[in-house]
Amino acid sequence: MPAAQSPWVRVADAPSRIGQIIEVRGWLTHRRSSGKVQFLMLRDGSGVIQCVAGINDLTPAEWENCALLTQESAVVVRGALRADARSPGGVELGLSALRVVSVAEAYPISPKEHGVDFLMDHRHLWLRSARQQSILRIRAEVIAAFRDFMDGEGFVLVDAPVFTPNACEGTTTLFETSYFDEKAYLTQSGQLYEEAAAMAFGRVYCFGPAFRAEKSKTRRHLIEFWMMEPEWAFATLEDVIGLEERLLVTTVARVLDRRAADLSVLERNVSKLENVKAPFPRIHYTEAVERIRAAGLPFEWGNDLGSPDETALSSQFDRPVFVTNYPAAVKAFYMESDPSDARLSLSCDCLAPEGYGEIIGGGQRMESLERLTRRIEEHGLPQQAFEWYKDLRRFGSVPHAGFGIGVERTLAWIAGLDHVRESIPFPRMLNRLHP
RNA sequence: UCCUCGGUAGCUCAAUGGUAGAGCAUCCGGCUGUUAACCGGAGGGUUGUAGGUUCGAAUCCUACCCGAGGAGCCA
Repeated sequence: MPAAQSPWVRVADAPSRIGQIIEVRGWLTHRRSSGKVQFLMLRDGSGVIQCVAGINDLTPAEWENCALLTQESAVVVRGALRADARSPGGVELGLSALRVVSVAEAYPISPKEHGVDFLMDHRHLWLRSARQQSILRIRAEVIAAFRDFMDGEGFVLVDAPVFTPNACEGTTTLFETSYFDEKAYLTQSGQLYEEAAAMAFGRVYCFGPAFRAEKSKTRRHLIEFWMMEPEWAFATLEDVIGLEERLLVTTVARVLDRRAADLSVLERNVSKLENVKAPFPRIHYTEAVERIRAAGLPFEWGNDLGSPDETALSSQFDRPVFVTNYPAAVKAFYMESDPSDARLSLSCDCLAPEGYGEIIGGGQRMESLERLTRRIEEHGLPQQAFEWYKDLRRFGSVPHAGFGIGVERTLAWIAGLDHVRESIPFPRMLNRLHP
């Protein structure tokens, strides 16, 4: 088998190797034969290349093996790389050697259509399909863009714990687990810990999973999802909205620049993404209520925005929109009061366009120990559990603000996905824990 | 938790009260430039589960299980 001299080349790098004898290692996506000619479509994770073998190009044993290759069988091949207009991709490998690494059993995922349930049960194999790989490459790009952006703004990565002793917000259902002799919960947000870290470093962010034991069953919900949560000391609501805007503009531009081929695989309408430029519209809650009513939906001032409300609002704009100053009653206890209207809070959500809904939630945090203590009481939360958090107000309290951005929802929007289940390698959803 | 829709071969589906089928996948055979190749052949079924109605049920009824979409809640 392949002489040691042939360099192992990734399919993505093949166009620069035309005329050379190379080695490719990969899996068979598809095979066609015409009796004395075999066409092998080989996938190596970087791309797909057509390999051609005539009956006289290989040894009799290799030729026999060729016919045994099933979909997803693994092979190492060697051949001359040449340009050929008849080949998908424009280049093909004329085989001179073929080694079978393993022959796959009947592969369950065929090139034909499949249902959601079947694909989800075979998520471990579904990842091999071109579409899923494009999505996950864009995910990696989005995450890299998030981190590079925050690092560039002087924020330090300070990760929050996954085990927590109590609810961060006290609203949503938590996953309970045992922590030796105590109960512990899986985190639903790292935010309170980030506030502590912000008082140490000034500007921090965490990046990690969050868990919500809610019976949510929609295209926007995962039980386990990833979130980035910056927290910024001495910053106001205005400051943090500006940060969010720069983050989204930078991230979308980077994906457009570096992952154009993957967006193309997904048939994403990139002109929609090219609209994502500053400034984004900023809509005060009260104006949002008026716009929702004008759109024909019943809405009472003081309520939180429901999913249909968000869709009606965001569809009025061609880029993400900020909704600010929500009623304090619909936001978490730590949200700072709006000095111009005590009923409101210094909060802000960012709604993605095209009906994707909320991707960011954030705001300015409660600065005064007295008001924070009162809020904890009003929300029926135990003061004792928050003593450490209240220490942040006892020892050098400053105005500060932050937000959380959901990776999967942001990715679903950028990649134009129908459902967040495709935006994470192994989605954890209601009643779906396997594989 | 609630509302709506669905469950037939490994997969995608057809059969609407009267003999359970097709395409793909798999296996066998043919073909020297295929493009989800094509041509011929073969195997493959407790119609989600349990009851009921009927001469007869994939089909109608009841309950349950599982899945999908949505609401609420949220990123």
